[in-house]
Amino acid sequence: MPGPAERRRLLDGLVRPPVEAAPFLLGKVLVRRLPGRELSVRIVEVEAYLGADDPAAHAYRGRTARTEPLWGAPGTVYVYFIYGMYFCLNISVEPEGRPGCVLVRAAEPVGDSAGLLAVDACRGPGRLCRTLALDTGHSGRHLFDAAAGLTLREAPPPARIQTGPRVGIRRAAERPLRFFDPTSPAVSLHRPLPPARRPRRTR
DNA sequence: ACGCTGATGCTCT
DNA sequence: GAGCATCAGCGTC
Repeated sequence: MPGPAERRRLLDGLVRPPVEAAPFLLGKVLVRRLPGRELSVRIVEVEAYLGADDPAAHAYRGRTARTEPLWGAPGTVYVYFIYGMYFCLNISVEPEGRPGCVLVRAAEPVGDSAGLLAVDACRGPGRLCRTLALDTGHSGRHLFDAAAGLTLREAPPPARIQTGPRVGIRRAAERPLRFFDPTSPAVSLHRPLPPARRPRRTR
């Protein structure tokens, strides 16, 4: 669990508008406490979802029981269920009372978790929640509540950040609100940069 | 490598 | 009843 100073710096980053809070989260480490083990993953891909201006955002239709956490204090967790099989993790940002959020789309295992998990275990929002065992039971909890079993730690930001259109939406699909670390193999829809080549024989 | 499709169930109209 | 902030598997090139 982060100490008070680290917590304050993280909250300072999250209290800003989604377009700033989203890239702020890149490089930060999600720590998931589970019975018997702790998983640490570095966030490498996120998307910003705005409020009333953004028809793709869940908050666009107004408050409901499901979307209520979006209006919570910065750092409030919002998890929703989609396509009958998957959960997606969001972090509410902006001051309490505003519904902006950041979707965590992908992360790469770090520390001990790098040896336990496949590099692609958290590549994509559905896989990330499956690997971290997150579901709608976590929605409405706060990252800095010990009871959440999920917290955030500071870590160095990526050297470069790339932006692009958000994935999998129909409305407002052109806005460049996706942010990712282009060097990470854990980014979803990752296309290998050099054309694929068969391993070259040396010797 | 790339594109399409089915699975699956909750949420809101 | 339609749509959905997904993913794995399959078919085609």
